[in-house]
Amino acid sequence: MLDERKASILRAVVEGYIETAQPVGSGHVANAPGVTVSSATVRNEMAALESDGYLAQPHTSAGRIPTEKGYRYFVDTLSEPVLDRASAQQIRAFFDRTHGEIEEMLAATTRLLSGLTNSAAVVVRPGHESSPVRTVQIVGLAPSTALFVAVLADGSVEKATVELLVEADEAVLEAAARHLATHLTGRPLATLAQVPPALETTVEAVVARVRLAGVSASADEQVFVGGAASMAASFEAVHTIRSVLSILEEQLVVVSLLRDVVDRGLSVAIGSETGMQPLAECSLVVAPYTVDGEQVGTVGILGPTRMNYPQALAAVAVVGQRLGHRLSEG
Amino acid sequence: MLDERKASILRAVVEGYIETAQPVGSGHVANAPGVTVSSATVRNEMAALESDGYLAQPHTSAGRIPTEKGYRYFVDTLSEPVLDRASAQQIRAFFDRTHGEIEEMLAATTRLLSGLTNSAAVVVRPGHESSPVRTVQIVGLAPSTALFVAVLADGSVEKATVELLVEADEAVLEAAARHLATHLTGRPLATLAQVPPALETTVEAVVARVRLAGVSASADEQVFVGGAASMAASFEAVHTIRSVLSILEEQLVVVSLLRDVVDRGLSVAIGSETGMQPLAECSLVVAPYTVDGEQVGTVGILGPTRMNYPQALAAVAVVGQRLGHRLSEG
DNA sequence: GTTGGCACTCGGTAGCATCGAGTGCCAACG
DNA sequence: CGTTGGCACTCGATGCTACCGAGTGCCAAC
Repeated sequence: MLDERKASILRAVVEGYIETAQPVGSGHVANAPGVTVSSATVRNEMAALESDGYLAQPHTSAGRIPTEKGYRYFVDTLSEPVLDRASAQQIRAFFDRTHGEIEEMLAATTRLLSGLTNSAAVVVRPGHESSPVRTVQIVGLAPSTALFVAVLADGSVEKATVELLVEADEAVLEAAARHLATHLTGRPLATLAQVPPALETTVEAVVARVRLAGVSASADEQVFVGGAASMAASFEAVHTIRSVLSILEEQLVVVSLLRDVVDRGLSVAIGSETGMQPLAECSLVVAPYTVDGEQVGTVGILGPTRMNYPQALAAVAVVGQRLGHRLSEG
Repeated sequence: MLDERKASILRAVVEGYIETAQPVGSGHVANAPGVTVSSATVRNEMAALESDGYLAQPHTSAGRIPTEKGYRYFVDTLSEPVLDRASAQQIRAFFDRTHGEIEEMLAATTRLLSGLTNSAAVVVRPGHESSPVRTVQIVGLAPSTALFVAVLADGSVEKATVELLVEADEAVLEAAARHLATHLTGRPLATLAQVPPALETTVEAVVARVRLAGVSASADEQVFVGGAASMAASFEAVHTIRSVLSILEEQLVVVSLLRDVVDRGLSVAIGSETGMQPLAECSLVVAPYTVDGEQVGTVGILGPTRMNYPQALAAVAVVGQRLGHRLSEG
């Protein structure tokens, strides 16, 4: 696409801009390692890169800054990013140290990633509809309220409060639980929607309500967000921070955003590639993680377009991989 | 403390500053409703208020802004704040509409409060140690891993992953569960720590591990935070936003912050009254909520010191009250 | 094709005058 | 004697000008 010299000049501009947040002039580029020509030549090449859409000039007589196309080229031609020692060590220590509930662990993972990249970090955990049911319970809470509890094979516990509409004693609840257990155990939780009616009418009344309440509960992904504060530090405009924050607050938006990027087979979405106007000044770096060979979730970070891509790509990839391993073992 | 005239002048300054975010001059105060004297008199009084520590001057020849002491006086002498119609209606609609799991409801409550006050909102739900146990279950996940699940009377489900150290078959797990059930059912979950050893050694091995893993799980409060974006909109300095965000991200800090304020019997903590240096420019408005007459949690908002206190106080109080009612019924 | 040289551009900064909101003080007034 | 109008003063904000310098495009020479 670009000849070697243009490429290294572009690379120098991107790296310079990432480091200083200032437009990069021909002088700096000429001094950069990997560029051996004079500043005049650099100027010619930069003019060409600008008319090709890789660079932009905030105003005449200023240096150049990368466009989205420029960042894209930079990212695409990046040599396989490798993690620095300190970060690798930090990740290793984290996964050695962290135990306990998966929710707590995923939340902690966002803090880890955010610390490594100075960006907001996101971990998406998929819904549990397809995980097989291990046990089913119905516990009465009030005369006409019960709690449906299902323990799934992946170790998650799904619960749904059920308004029974009628009063039901323990015996009825137990019968309903037994009925559900026979049709659910070993099958995915989503099967709940197809559990056949129970024979006895009082029991069926309970089962029907559980069927209704339980289905919606398990479907949605769970999103963990961390490091909004470090994200805020990367932007100077308050309105940018504000709009990024409001996006991060909407779980549904975050989920579909990440899914969208992953589905397109990308690991980086730059500015408008995210498909969200408020993220025009942001980039998203994502990696799916797999448990037992199956892709089950996504980790990612959200930072400014002028983020440190090599570091971010490496960190996200390694954390995603380690997270998958960790979840596979237990 | 202050004579009537000083009080209304102080009030006018606080209200003016809250509205405009600009230092308030004697001219504006003289025109304010409730002030009938000339601007010269206002100037004299304002000088007195300043030397008494209620007002401050950013620089000579600028208007006055309230000090923390000024805000404090303003809040303390506020007539019982009453909610405007629109907000009251919004709250009513919210509680009529909202159903489902308590976690989802508390999260939605933060969004409600944040919308009403343009601040970040926080809801703290206490730990469940003291809630009686309804059922106990131990589910094997892997040869030497099990999941301890307890359903509590308040409808919450506590779970803890247990590394067994030894392999245990279903029969042993079931025996352990039965042992735990006999000593736990009807008693607070915290009793888990005092469950006596089981007789059979293989069973006791499991019980011991559960005892260990289960205790830590139930102790901690759960914190829901919402509306960080609206909070960000209230500040101009990025570093303020950043430090507030990093506080909101630390659950432990938020919990102890709110508890501290509630314990001091306050419903408003202004600036340094929060006891946290990074919150110097923030105020905290809190209200406990009660379920069945027992104080079980806290709702609150975190905004700039120049927030709309009457509105905030009213909104937090009403939401806390309605939330308590709502949780009491079912 | 590359490079040094050069005129040019234009944002940023400093200096300076001006403006005006606001103050403190004082003398006059009821 | 408290209140008020008047007045000189302060000082941040605004606007203007000059200037500096980083950076550019272009061109002639190598």
